[in-house]
Amino acid sequence: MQQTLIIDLAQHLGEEITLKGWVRTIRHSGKLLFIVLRDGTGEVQCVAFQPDLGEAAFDTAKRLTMESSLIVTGTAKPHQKQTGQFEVAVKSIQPVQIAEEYPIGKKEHGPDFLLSNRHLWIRSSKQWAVLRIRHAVYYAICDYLNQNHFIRFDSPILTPNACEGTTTLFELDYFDEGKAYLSQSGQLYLETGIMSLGRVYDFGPVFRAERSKTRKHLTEFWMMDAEAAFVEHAQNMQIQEELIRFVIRRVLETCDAELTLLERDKEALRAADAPFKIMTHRDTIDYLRSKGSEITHGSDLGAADEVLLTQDSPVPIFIEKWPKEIKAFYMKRDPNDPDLVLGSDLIAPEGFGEIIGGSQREDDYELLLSRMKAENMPLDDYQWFLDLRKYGSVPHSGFGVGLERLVTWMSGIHHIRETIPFPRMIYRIYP
RNA sequence: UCCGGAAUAGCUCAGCGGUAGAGCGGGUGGCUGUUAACCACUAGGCCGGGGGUUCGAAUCCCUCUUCCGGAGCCA
Repeated sequence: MQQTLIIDLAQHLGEEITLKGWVRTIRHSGKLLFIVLRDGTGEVQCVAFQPDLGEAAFDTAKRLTMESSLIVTGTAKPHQKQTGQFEVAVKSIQPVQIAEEYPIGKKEHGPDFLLSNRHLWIRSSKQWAVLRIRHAVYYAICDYLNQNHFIRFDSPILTPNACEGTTTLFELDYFDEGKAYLSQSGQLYLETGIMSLGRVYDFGPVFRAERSKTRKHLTEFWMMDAEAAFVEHAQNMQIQEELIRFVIRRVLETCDAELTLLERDKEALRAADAPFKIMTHRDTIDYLRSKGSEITHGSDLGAADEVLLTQDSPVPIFIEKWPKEIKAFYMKRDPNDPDLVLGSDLIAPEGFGEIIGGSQREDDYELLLSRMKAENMPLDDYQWFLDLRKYGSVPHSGFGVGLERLVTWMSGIHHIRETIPFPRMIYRIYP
């Protein structure tokens, strides 16, 4: 018999259907058996009554264990006790495989145990919900960009050079060519793409060998880099705001059940779909100092500063116009102040921290060259990048969105490690 | 890398110098509406490794290992 998906159950009320999935929980009370079945699209309670199945089949069904796989045939009907929900009156149960004693129980577990069992942990309902939100966020980003004429332009993962500094690169041997590195960002390559395609983006894993050990860091994470020709600093932030607000609306529309399951404050998300704040770096420092922070002018924000900055703001905040010393070489100098660059960071509300870094890029050959010389960069390795400023250079801007940071915020979960199927962290690479 | 904390049953933990414990999970039985079901019985331990102190160490001390939390760096 054809499989019905649990998510489609409402369309099959009163019909005999076949569900295929796994046992989430099983309880029995005399001649009644309750199996909560999950199939990837959702969960539903299946109720088996001994006289309906026969004694032998009922006894077989009672031996199903947590996470056993099975095929259930029965009638879909409204839940007898919970309005708005469905259940299935079971006619027959066919075990596919009886699971061994499942290591992940119904009670709480520690993070080490769960991460070591990540291959099983992903079946848990909260992990299921987060991974579905990740999927929604991923496609929302792509949809927004596609609708706005950005062309997907995949940048290489194996690269001969560093995008930003060489201290945090994963290094490997590349045949007779010497060292190669895992990409930290496809941005420099994207800048080549806009000269052909106008607006481009890439979306894939990037790698940072930072010895960071916080709830906001992974060594392998997914980043979407976008780059657009003839877009300047202010418009760059406008595109970012539209993108993020598009993602918020998509998540609220398509992931209501997932957000409920995660106990996410939906009102907080809804409130973030409003015009974002823009503050200069200088004003941000002044504001933070007025709130008691020890931060000094010319320095980057710490984690506590990000929380302090956004705790009273329902919307994300752009911090723009940074001191050039603490930002990357490729950012365009502010025409009104040579000590500043036209870069912006977008800080999510509720203390979720930085989710986007972006800037207008330096399009003048001589200015870019002088910045690269000042940072002692190997000019030969970057000749192709400098070439872009010689053959039809144009003002252009771009930004990078950290997918997992954005999913962490949307889901309202505590730690970024739960937003990617298999997190890679400084002390963990299994499974 | 730095600063804290932890390691005891499959899991989550209690025990903090004197016989190794609970809940969940597993097994067996009971129950016709359960929702982390309930009730009864039951199996399950190198108390992270190594060294000390002590009549006696899961417990105190040293050391190693592993993990967790935080900081810095960043998305």
